Amino acid sequence: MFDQEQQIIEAKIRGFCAQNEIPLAELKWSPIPFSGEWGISTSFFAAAALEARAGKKIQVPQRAQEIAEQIKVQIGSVDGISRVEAVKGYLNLYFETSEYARRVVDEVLASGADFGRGASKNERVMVEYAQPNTHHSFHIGHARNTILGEALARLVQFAGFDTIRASYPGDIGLGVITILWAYDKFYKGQEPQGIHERGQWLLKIYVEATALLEPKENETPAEKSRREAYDAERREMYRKWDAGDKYVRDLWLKTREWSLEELRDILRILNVKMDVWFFESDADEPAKEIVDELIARGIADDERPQGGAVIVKIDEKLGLTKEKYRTNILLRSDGTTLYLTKDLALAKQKFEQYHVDRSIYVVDVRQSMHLQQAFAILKLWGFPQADKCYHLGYGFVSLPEGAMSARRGRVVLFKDVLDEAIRRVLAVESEKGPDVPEEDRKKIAEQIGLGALVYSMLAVDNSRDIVFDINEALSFDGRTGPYIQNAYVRANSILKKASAPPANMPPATFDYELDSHEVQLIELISRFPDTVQQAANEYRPLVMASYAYDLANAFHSFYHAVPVLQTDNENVRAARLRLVAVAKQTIANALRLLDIQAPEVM
RNA sequence: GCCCCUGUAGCUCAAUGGAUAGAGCACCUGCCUUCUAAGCAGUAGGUUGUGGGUUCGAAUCCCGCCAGGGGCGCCA
Repeated sequence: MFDQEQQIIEAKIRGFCAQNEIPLAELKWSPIPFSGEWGISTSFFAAAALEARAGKKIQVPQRAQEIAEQIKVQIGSVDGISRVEAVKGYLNLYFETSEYARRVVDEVLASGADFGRGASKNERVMVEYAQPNTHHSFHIGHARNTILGEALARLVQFAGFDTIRASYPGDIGLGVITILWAYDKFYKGQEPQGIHERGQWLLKIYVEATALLEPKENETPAEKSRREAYDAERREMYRKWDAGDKYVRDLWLKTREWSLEELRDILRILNVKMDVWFFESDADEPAKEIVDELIARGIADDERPQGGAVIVKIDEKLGLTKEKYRTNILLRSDGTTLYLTKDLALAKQKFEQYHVDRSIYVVDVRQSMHLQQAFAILKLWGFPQADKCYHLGYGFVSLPEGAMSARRGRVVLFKDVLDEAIRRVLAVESEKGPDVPEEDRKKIAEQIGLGALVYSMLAVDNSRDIVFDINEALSFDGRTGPYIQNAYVRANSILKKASAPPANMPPATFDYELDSHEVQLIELISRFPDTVQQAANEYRPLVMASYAYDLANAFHSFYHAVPVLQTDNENVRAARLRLVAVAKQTIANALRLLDIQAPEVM
């Protein structure tokens, strides 16, 4: 926002350094800490250190301070800059407060929902996420994946990337067949009512089937032979699926659709609009096709003549002497494909059909090795996009009693947590939100409950594991989603009372003595565009989650300490109303990027 | 055996080379006849696992060690 002033000053600094033969490194600007005023700061330690290394006998900190002081004199006065100071090796430039506040507020009011949006980067990115296996219910671990992926997609899109959202559900595999087998054998023709009930029922069948198919300790010969008979039936079913048997395929499609209906409903609740669906079952044929090409190119080695598989010795092909990517298999000795094969075929499709420049995989960190192998093979294959494939790994979500396990039925379902969240919000809403109209309660309870859950998932860095504690995830106090939503609601409340919609907000000047809370609030608002870029560049929704809390915190403090409607001075009142409108807008934009809704009242 | 991640306040987590390591929870103290108390203000809490190194400057980068988690040819 002060780019012009910054450029003028940079030019002066460069000129001075060139004249005096001071080796200047790159100028890095940052906000001035602890000042309670706005400004930017740069330091001269790097320049002084370069001089020291060149043989000058100097103390680096003292020399940095000396340079800063000289430059301070050189700069003199610049329009829009109220004062310049040199302290501890830093050069601090303070902006004129009224001018700065006016620029920030005017820009946000003019941009509205687009405040913070980055210029188009002319680069297409695909984010792959929200991909549970079908025939299972959606649990809280899937929720972490989906929320992380959606927040990331929103961030990169708002930052200026052309963005495609893709889901790649695992709709086939032994687990899926196990459910088909048990359904067909014990529950044929049954179908519970309700999208989520039906999905959860399939999960129950899976638990039962696993118990029947897993070897038990001390099992009797009769139990053993029954189990083996069941297992043979299951394998036969898998063979029939593979052969395209109509009965098995129809059964599979019907039950798969049950799962997909449930998944689509959850995506609807989470406000996720997927652009592309890739199904694992569809990747099988293309996967087989790429194997011959990889052999022909000398990337893969065919050991089938020796009774082996088709493999890629990744380290050897890359010319690495130390083991890093190791070796992986593309085709089993029986000729069937693997996860890696399908992922390679899918990547090819992303590059060639969707013209993706960057490809982000939001996948459990335990698959890190697998994806590194896939990216390495894509590079060997000659795809330049391989360098811009990125695995956004995240730690897994476990329960206080241990890891979640679908096959043992030990999972916490997303839908159950959401229902509980709504119950809890409704319970406190009558007490804390008496202004909430009766007919809106359910809707607002969902927004707040979901806000709490979503924020708890985004407020932890993705490299960390989460032990899911429902009381923590649904907490409404402190550093939480509802805390941020509440700041939005309070801002909205002031504006409603003032009956001053942003569109016809009267102009005002910030030429009065600003309260420190106003200074802090404007400071944070002005940082929003940079925060968008940082979060998108680092692929880290956490950056935005932290920012949103800080912004809400600044607003709550402002709200408490600074009167808006009760101010006598007309100009001050008008200026503060504009500031409230701008804070509301920025909180809304931040929440939107986090996939958290902003209720008007709560 | 090799590779990856994690270790920061009692607990859960921020801060990725800069000025004084920050929040929340829990604990304690104040603040609702005043724009919504799902809030605000304050007290207290730290040899950043450990030992070296690089640097003017290290929680952050490098090396060793300790502790916990995850992964490593026909699962996904």
